[in-house]
Amino acid sequence: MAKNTRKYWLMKSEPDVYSIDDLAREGRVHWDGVRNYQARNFMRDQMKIDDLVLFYHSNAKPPGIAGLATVASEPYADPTQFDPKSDYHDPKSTKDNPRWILVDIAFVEKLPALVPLDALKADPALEEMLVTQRGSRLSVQPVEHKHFTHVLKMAGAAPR
DNA sequence: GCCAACGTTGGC
DNA sequence: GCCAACGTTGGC
Repeated sequence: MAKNTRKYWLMKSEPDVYSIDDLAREGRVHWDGVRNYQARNFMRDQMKIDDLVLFYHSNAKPPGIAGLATVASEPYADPTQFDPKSDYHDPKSTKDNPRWILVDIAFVEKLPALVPLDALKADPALEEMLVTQRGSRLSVQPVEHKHFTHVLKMAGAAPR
């Protein structure tokens, strides 16, 4: 049997801009606008189709994990970097050597209850989870499997 | 709205 | 290559 190489991630979105409900309605989205090299490298080098994603609401009241998604495409060049009218335009990027990479994300489920950041921080089992670390700004981050399953349990969601 | 944390830019 | 200045993120 093939080894399960699925990875787990957390991706942040401001719900005022794009929420889990938006993803539920649209089903699938180009995760454009990532302009941080570390986040890009995760998408470019490590994400695989069917990896599971914790969909995190940042700058929200309260902030927390709102849903589940999957990686739905191979990584490819973020088209907004070539669009002069886009907020994400990057004049230094070229089509021959695109600087910014994205993947598509597909909706899986909205969690039965949002798991607030407070609760993540208060749980000793998640002490080492990146999102609970002070000053953690990374918008695309890897999640350990044990943390992933623990969060699902906290949310009252079915195990994956 | 504040501000700590942290990433990027650019002068030297 | 250093680092000060500046910009952004994101919790509070």
